[in-house]
This record gives sequence, structure tokens and C-alpha cells, in this order.
Amino acid sequence: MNIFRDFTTRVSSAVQVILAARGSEGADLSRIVVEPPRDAAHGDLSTNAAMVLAKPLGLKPRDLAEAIAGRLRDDADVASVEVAGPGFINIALAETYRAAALKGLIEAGEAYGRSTLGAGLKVNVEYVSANPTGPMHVGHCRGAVVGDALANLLDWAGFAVTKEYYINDAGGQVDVLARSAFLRYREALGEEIGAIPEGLYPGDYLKPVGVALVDVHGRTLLDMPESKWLPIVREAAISAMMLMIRDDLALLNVHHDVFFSERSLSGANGGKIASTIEDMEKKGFVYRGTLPPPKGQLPEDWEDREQLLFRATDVGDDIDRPLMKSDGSYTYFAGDVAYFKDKFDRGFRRMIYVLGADHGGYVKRLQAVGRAISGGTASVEVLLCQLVKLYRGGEPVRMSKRSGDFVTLRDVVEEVGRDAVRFMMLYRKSDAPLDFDFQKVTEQSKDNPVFYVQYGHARAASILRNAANDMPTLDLSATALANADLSLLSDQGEISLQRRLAEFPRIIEGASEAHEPHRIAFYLYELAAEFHQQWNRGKDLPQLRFINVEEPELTSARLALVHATKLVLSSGLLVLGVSAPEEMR
RNA sequence: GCACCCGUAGCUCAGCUGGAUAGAGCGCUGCCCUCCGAAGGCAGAGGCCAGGGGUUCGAAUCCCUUCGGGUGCACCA
Repeated sequence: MNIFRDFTTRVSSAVQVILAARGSEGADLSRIVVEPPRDAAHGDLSTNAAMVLAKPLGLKPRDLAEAIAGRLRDDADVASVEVAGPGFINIALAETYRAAALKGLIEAGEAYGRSTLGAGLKVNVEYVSANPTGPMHVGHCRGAVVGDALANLLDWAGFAVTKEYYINDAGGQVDVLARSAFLRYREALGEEIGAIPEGLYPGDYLKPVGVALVDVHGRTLLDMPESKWLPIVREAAISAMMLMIRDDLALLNVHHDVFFSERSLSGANGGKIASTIEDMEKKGFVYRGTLPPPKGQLPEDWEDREQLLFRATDVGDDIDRPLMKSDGSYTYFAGDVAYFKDKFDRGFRRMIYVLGADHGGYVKRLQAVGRAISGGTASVEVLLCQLVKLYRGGEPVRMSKRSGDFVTLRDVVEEVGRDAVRFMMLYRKSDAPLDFDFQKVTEQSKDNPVFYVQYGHARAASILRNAANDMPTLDLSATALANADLSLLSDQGEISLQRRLAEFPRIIEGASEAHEPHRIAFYLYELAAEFHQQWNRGKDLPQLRFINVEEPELTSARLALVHATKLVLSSGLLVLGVSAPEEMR
């Protein structure tokens, strides 16, 4: 149940009746919004209907507002309606309606907040897609968590989501990986390899790959020319790296549905890349030519090169993009194009890419690809995640690219825990840079939002446990609580908690439409704050406590509220991929 | 030189796709509690929403522009 949606419908039909009476149908009702009023004193709901419709109808906003308000007053679920300010219509809900909404929430249970907004439309969310050349480092965390939470969010909003990882297993970097692994192979055979040469991957994580190669191939690779051993070693190294990466992702509770290999796009007769380029050629998007040099400072080694180009400027990009290098081989970008075509052929019409901020230059060309291949029937949306700066007790953590001197994803998760990493990565807009302090995120205090929200859930669980203990005759099942006399909830704090709970479906829809999972994190924080606040009021005013042994009916109603709060906290945390503990340790 | 992102309280940040008197947490100030149901509670001060122009009933939010910060910019991946 979504009370905002419900009342958008009611307001719209009230408006339609008025319009029909005036003989002016056909006005645009889509801009009507029903939302929580800024100030709680204004009631439960507020709508701008009169203000957005007054002008096209040639009416004064307040006059129209009065007319709409008049009709809404006839609604049995409405306690009072007032027109305020420039033409806002403020609605206070009837006690019975509010009680019914809470009852509906409890009955919906874990489904509360789920929406049919997406109508089962297939959405592809691609995220992480780190090169398979080593373990994941901390820089990958944010994209992984944001992508994963966004995918969950879209799922809640009713889309059919596929979580996808693009394995860059085709470029020069995997050859470098193979050579690095080969060195470790020789090392495993007892050879003294000395310092790792410049340009190869130095990390120890390749040692087990070397050992495994010895197990399978013995010394036989040594006798082969590089052209023979390289594909063998490369294959082994890539699969070892991908296993490692999957383990790292699992530590963060990130699981993809599809791992898509870049290499699978080439293959016999050029494979998917060739056929995709052919397809684009038919549509007139491909030509041979040279690119103009970049404006500003000219690269020293600039030379004109004729190559196969994608006419991206026809579909919104700033410059045409190369599909083939001057030596006739395909560019990395050509793979991207074919990969998009593959997604399109698999029936996706919405592609979302979660990328690091350093890929900002990639957005326009991806969207150009989308337009060219789908003819405008598919959308490409890119979510850029800004960088994460690491701190320890306020001091920046220094990292360099040199061997072993970077913080891995595993380091971070093992030190502060999966929940803290996930929540903190989501407790910020993704287009804002993020400071991550190892010490602060493990603090158990109100200052730490992860703890604060999880504690809210644990506290709710604790209250229900205590109730079962103190009042053993009370039925605490969801069914029983849903059927309690919820109109007994009349305290201001209880009412505002109910209002907050009622917002959840709306927050899910808004966050998923905007691709902003952080809104869930902030919402949960506010919900937890409101809940803790109500709990605290019971300290000074014992009659406000959730458990009141003398008054079983009131207690049942309040426990229904606690149950509902616990439910929503748990669902919200589930979307974020953060656990909802029954007790804090 | 061009493109994209950002600029909101002393600090770190929200601001629900254009709504009412711009919010929260730290920090600061002042009370309360530290025996109740577990990691404190309540209140207060603090703002030219970077500057300027525009769009309209209405702008932190949309458009233009200036300034300041970040990122990226031919065949690498």
C-alpha cells in the first residue's frame, strides 16, 4: 500500500470532476504530486494540484484549491483539508485510514515497499567489470556496492534485473598477465627470477598460478615458444584471477548473474564484433577516415591515421570514435559496441553502467552507441561514482601503485566488516567524493550511521523479545498485531513514526527512478532516528513506553508499530545488502 | 583549448526530479541523566544555498555566464 499513490489517484479524480463540470477536460494531470508536507504541522499529505493546473485553466490557484479541497472533504478517509500558502492543499488523514495503512503494512510483510513501477521490464546493470589481472582493490568497492544496491533497488521497483560483469579478457593487459604468470611458473620450477621487470605485474598473488601451472604442465611449457605457451598460461591465469575476484566480491555480498567475456565477442570470422560493425555499416554509421587532432595542446607524436570510424557525432557524441586501429585490428571500443549489441539482442532495452569517475569521458560515446544500434529504442544510463579517499583516525592513508602497497578490498572488509563498508559507500550521493575513515565506521555510537540504523533494528527485536517475556499471554504474531486496535496510537511521536513508515514505498520508487540508492540509506537513518527518539521519550514519560503491562491492548498496538518499524528497517537494509541484526554485540 | 561532475552552517553532508519559514550529524553553548528497556537525552546559537543574469505564480533545484575545485580528452585497456 502506497498512500501517496492512493491519494494522487483521489486528487486526480477530484480534479477531473471539477474539470468536467467546467467543460474543460484534457488537462495534463501528470504534474500533480502528492507528498509529505515540509512541516508536519500541515498534516499528513500535501498536493500542488491547484498550482500546476491553475494557469492552463485560467483560474486563480487558491480558488481552484478550494474547489478541490471541497471535494476531498467528502472523502471518508480524510479528517480535514486546508488550503495554505500560494495554493497548497494540505490533507489530514482520518484515524481509521491511518490505522488501516499500518495494518496493510504489517499484512504485506516483506513485500511492503515493493512496487510494480518497472512492469517487469528487463534492465541490465553492469558494474565492477574490473580487469582480471589481480585482486580487487579498495577503489573497486564503491562501484561494486553502488551497482549492487542499485540492482536490488530496481528489482524492488518491479524491473527484471540482470546483474552483469564484463570481463576484459581480450586486450594487451591479459598478455602482460600471462607473461607475469609465466615468470612465476619458472620460479615455481626452482629458477631464481630476481626482481620483477618493469611492466609486469609484481604481486605475490600470481605465485599460486605458477605452482598450478607446474602441477598441470610440468616443465613442458619451457620448451615452447612464447606464441605457444602464452595462450595456455593466459587462459589459466585469467580463470585464476576471476576466481579470486569472485571471492572478493562474495566478501562484499556482491553476486553477478552473468559474467560476460570480452574475448567471446571476437572468434571465427570476427564474431559478434564483425557482425555488429556490418550492421552499423548498413545504417550508415561507419566510414573510413581520419580524426582531427584534439584542440589545445597537440600530442607530440601526433600523426594522421586513416582508420575505420563510428560516426558518433550523428548521435550526440563530440567526436567520431575509432572501431579499428590503423593496423586493422579492432579497438577496445569495438568490443563495447558489440557487447551493447549483444545485450540488445538478449532483449534489454535499458542498460545501466556503473563506472568510476575516471570514465566520465566514456558516457557520451556509450550513449551514442545505444542510439545508433537501437535506433533510439533503448536507453543507456551511466552512473559515475566519484573516488573514495581513505583515512585512519583523520589521517589520509597513503597508497602507491608499487608492489603490494595498495589496500585491497579484502583488507578493508576484513578490518571493518562488510556491513560497514556497504553502508558507508551508500551513505553519500555517488557523484560526490567520499571520505572513508577506518576508525569512524567501526565506532559503536550514535555518530556512526551504520551502527545507529542496525541498532534500531536490534532494539525493535529486543523490545519484542522483552514483551514476550513480560506479557506471555500477548499474541505477537504478525496476524495478531495487524488486528490490534491501531487507532489507540495517538501520541504525536507514534503518529510521525507511522508517517515515516508510510513513505517507504515512495522512497523506493523515487530512488530507483533517480538511480540513487543513497536515498534509502538516508531514509533508514531518519526512520531509525525517529524510532530511537520515541523510545527515549519513554524514559521520562513511562506511559509512552512500548510495553505497558497494565494495558495489553495499547501495548499490542504499540508493538504493532515496533513490528512495522523492524520490518521496514529490515527491508531497507536488505536493499542495501546490509544485515539486520537481532541483537548488537 | 574542449567535455563531464562538484560548490549548501565552522567541519562532513542531505535537500524526495520547481513548492511553504533551506535540514541532519559532528563541533560549540546551556540544562538533564549516568538505578528503569543496552551503547545517553533535551534545548539553543550558527546560512547572501560560490557571484551575476534569465525562465515563472514560485528557483538551492531548470537555462546562460563568471569564479573556484575534481576528472577525462587519437590507434592503451
